[in-house]
Amino acid sequence: MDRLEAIGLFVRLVERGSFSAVGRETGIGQPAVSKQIAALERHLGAQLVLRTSRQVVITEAGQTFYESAKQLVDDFDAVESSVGVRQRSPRGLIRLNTAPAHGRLCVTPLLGEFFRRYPEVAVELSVSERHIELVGEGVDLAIRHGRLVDSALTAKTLSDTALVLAASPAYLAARGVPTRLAQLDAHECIVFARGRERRPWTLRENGDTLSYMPHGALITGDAEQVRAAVLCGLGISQAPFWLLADEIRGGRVRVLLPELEPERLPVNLVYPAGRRLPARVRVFIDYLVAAFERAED
Amino acid sequence: MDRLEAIGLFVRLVERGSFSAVGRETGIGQPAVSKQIAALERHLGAQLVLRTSRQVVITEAGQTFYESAKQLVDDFDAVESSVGVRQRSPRGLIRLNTAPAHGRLCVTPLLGEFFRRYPEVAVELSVSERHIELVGEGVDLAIRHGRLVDSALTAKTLSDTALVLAASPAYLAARGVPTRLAQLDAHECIVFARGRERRPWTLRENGDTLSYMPHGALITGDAEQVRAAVLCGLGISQAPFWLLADEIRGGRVRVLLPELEPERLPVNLVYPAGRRLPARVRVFIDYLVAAFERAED
DNA sequence: TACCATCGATTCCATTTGGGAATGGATGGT
DNA sequence: ACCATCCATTCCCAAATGGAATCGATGGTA
Repeated sequence: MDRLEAIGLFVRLVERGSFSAVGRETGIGQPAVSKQIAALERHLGAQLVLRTSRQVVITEAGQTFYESAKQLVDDFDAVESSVGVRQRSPRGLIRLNTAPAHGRLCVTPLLGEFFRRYPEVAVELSVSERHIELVGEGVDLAIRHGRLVDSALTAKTLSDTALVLAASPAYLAARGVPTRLAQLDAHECIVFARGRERRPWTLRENGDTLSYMPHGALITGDAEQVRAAVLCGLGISQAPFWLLADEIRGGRVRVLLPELEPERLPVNLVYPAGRRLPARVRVFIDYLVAAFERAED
Repeated sequence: MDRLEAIGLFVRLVERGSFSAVGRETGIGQPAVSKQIAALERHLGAQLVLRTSRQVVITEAGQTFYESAKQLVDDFDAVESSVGVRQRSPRGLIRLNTAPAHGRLCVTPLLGEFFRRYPEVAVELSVSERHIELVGEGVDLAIRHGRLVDSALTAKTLSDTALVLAASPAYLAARGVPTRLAQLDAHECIVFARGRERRPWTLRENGDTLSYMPHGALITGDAEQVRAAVLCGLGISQAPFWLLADEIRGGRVRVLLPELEPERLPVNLVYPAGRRLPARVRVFIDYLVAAFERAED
């Protein structure tokens, strides 16, 4: 038995929770996974997972083993990449998590060049509006917006976007262009909010913070909807610059009150702290940081 | 190819410097080693060793790879030992280095009980009078006497032996029992010395250090010879207590000037610092420390 | 309730892989 | 010049591996 291969499969099994899924993903088939895991359990002399026909449950021993095994597989990868052809051309799968709109607009467009540069690396881009737990989900990297809370993660700043007030020319033609924050009362606001709580829009003027609680017919927690709504002329929204960057540059969306200093939303790349990273992840981090720097608005 | 297996073989190859030797030691045969290493090189896309028919030379890439690979194999071992049957009963080979006499008298007698307790562990006891370089020689542990210098090693104190003045009753009967250090001038001293430099014997009396430069017909750098010489009644020697412990207890050797506080020679167990240790090495360290504590003179 | 989809284990088979014996060329020591 | 030993290679057989098909179990659904 190739212990390393088996441990790799076990790590995926824990993260996916299904023999079949792992078999499909890896392309080696479910029976092979089944046998490898069984062999690994025999080798270790411990039950790692409990199987029922519907779900796979990780045992305590399995959990213990997983924690170190995950790190081990990465270490292994790093060591193998430290020498020979791997040194210049890492390989393997990077699992990245982003917010849907940001992924589509800011990340996906960068991947082509990355793939060209590192032909043996693949990226699995999972998308979720909410922050997910990196460790345990088997995600290598995530792009997170706003202040960071999770201290078990290392963060690199990708950008620090302005939250601009924006609306389409058509809307502004119909309803007029506001010149002071207070005038927004007479306008339709597109409100980005998840759940109950809404936060006011804030901007700065000579060091003073101006605050405005938006009201409007459309309330959504999905950035894509905000974008679409602004483009359709449904109203004014405070949105991160990148969400409408193309349209603003092309004149299809106008920024309001440009003389006010907008609030800023940091965008960070985060990954588990204190581990040795696989070479592919390292180069991807470097690439992303450089690409965002270049694209800096 | 089982990459882990191949890397393990490579590590041994670096440490032994011979395909045949590795093949013999592991019991898998030289052709198998040859093939595994070749496969590993193909896998990494790098030449790890240069073969001539007489010697194996590690390439730079091989050296780089070795450094991390060694650690990786140990990590792997540690992780596998963290779960299941391995948890209680580690396995594998421990490579230990000691001084010849100390090994024979103080270490080997302890191994029986250890082997009984951990039936799947083997110990390869290499012996050298001089300190060897642990890393690179592929030695897990060494027992070292005297002050420590190497800061890249972790040390655990095994004991702190008295350097006693000793002679056989027969010798003393013939030449008389010295009652003061200065009287040694009238005696035969057995001198332990390596190379040119000789160090004086020192003892303490009420906080004062008494120093005496020994002279005698026999000068040797081999503790076993010192021991034999004392037993044969060739003279007086200052020797670590353990070297003559049995004989002193049995009355076959007498300690001289017992009212003086003898110099002390620390005995330490050292191993590479900062690495994760394989389970078998961990339990062996614990066992040795406990055993020496119990046997404390 | 019956049916269906999906799960993981198992079996069987074709293929691949890996180790062992023998061999060959190269090289250093005697 | 001969011998011993080194490593690579070849050939062969045994063991391991992956893939297709199948089976029993289980949850969802009509």
